[in-house]
Amino acid sequence: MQEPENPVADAFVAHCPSRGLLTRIGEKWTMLIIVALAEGSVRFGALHRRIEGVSKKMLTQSLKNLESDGLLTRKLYDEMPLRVEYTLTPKGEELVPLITALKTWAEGVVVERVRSGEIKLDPAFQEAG
Amino acid sequence: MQEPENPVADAFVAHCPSRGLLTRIGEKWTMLIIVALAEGSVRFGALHRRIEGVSKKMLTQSLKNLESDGLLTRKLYDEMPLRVEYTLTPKGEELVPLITALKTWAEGVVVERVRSGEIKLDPAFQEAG
DNA sequence: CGGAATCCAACGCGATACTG
DNA sequence: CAGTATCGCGTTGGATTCCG
Repeated sequence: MQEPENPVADAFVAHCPSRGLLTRIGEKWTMLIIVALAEGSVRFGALHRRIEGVSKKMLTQSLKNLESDGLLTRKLYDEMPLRVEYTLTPKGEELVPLITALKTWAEGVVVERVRSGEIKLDPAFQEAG
Repeated sequence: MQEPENPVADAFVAHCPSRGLLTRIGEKWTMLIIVALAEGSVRFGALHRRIEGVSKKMLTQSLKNLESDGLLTRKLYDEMPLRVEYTLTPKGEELVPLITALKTWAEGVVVERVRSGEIKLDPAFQEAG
């Protein structure tokens, strides 16, 4: 095990703020939100539909957390019906390639395991394949 | 928002196994474990000391999960006192650069924010800086 | 040393209903 | 449409104790 590359911040140390950031990234919906916002602003409802299984409550909460971390911004358009758009900040955009790589890796592992017969195709994917 | 690059696996879909893998990676201690194992086999106790704040229970559980996901192996040496070593599998090693990048990014953000005065140095780091 | 087992508090998180 | 408020359960996860 190596020494920390950085003498000032080290996620191995319990109270280092970087530990908090890493934890935030790991929270249940964070990575999918970041990837969903990778290509630009997205409305709340569109996010809600894209990220299958997330509740409005958790989506709202996750978005707030990411906003307070400075990773995205929220813009309210005062129209009727309401419109709210979420956009990554430059800091948030830095994360896109890193998290996309993880998501792609995870999907790649699944593809491998399906091909090798280790796991079965979910019915939901039968039509798409 | 783009279409899934992969027609067979897509983490945006609730029951896709890749969603599970992504969730596993995000679990509280997983990323730190992977990074801690980046350079080779490590004993249980060494992991426990390196990853500040993790309980033996959670470390054990996380290691089991990662083993059942095929990302690391556990080897028991029948000595006294007991010795157990954990080692990344090739599949687990694929993750090292991806997760290291995230950890380094998080630490970099903290360093920036400390320099800009946005946050303060934790006493624990005063001596190291 | 490297766990397993038990207990229990905290809270993550979904379901539902309501609002501007 | 984009939330907020409340409820409640299930899981997370730390503390403690015991074991080979």
